[in-house]
Amino acid sequence: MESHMRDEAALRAFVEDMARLLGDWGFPRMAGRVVFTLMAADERSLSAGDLADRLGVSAAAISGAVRYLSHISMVVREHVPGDRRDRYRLVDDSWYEVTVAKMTLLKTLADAAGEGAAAAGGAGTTAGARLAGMRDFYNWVQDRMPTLLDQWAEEKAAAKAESPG
Amino acid sequence: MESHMRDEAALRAFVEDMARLLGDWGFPRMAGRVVFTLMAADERSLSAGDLADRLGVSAAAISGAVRYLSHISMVVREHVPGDRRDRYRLVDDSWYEVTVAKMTLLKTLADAAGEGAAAAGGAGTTAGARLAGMRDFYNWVQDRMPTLLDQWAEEKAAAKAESPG
DNA sequence: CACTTGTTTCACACAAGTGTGAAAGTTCGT
DNA sequence: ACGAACTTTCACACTTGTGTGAAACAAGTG
Repeated sequence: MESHMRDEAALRAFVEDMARLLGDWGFPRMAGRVVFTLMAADERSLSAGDLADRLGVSAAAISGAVRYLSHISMVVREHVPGDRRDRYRLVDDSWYEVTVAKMTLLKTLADAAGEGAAAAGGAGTTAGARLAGMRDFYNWVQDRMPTLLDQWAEEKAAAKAESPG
Repeated sequence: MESHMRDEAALRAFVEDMARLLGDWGFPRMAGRVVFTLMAADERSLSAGDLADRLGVSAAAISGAVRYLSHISMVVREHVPGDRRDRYRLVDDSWYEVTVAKMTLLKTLADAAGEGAAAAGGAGTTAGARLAGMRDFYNWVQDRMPTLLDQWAEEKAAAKAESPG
């Protein structure tokens, strides 16, 4: 079968879509492009030049993006001795980690709502009760997250055992 | 006890915090301020003038914010006959609705990942397999969301029955 | 019908984020 | 040490979002 055929144009569109989507979440656009270019690459790692070529952007843009991505540990920089080119590799499941990290926003939200509830005069007031409800909801969801993610890991493991290969 | 005492300064800080937090999610800042001012208000509804006063912003800013919020059905405009002032009321649990709506982003993410997987040549390739894994994860989480929210409704109902008022 | 109060629209200023080209800096090969 | 390949830094232009003041508009009141 032809399952190894890459549709480069479609992949570029995919990268751009994802970068925009992540961008809406406050993630730097160019960093998003780099992440998904790496993700869409069959190679284990790419050089800055590769990235610039595939994306059609300046070397400067890549430089900024990988600096950011290294900082937040989404890519690792692999310096190959005897080669002037640094290579960049995606940390395994980094998109998963980022997703989980974003979930901590719920805790922040819950805490802020709690502050508001207290400032509004506690649950005895209309506003206080409303804000306490909000706090409770976000805390509750936040608490369930670890369980949810564990379930995913389990199901994935089960599926793998069922059809191993 | 003093549970009906409002700390106006703290509430202003709360409103500003929330507006910023929502802002990071791509939600217009001023609209966020209006939502949380309404949420932090003991009154059922506020006029545009009230909102402008409490927030210390121009009437124009309020006008734009409520137009947006009405559009996405987060506030309702109540026109009281015999009064020039329109009143704005928060739709019940609108923050909850917004949260749920945001979850649909997961579906979008999953779909895009699926596109990418196909374009990369399917699960037989390194990139294809990686992207398919991403697609599966977001689809899975998306699928569990309704269940999760049902659980919240149940627990809330149970808690209410246990200590009713 | 004029007056007053309240709301909306519009042009503008201001700030933040984004990507570029060019210059400077770094690292390897000879 | 020199030159070539590669990367980083920096000043700039461009775009987008945000809020303001002023003027236009709308609706009730005397």
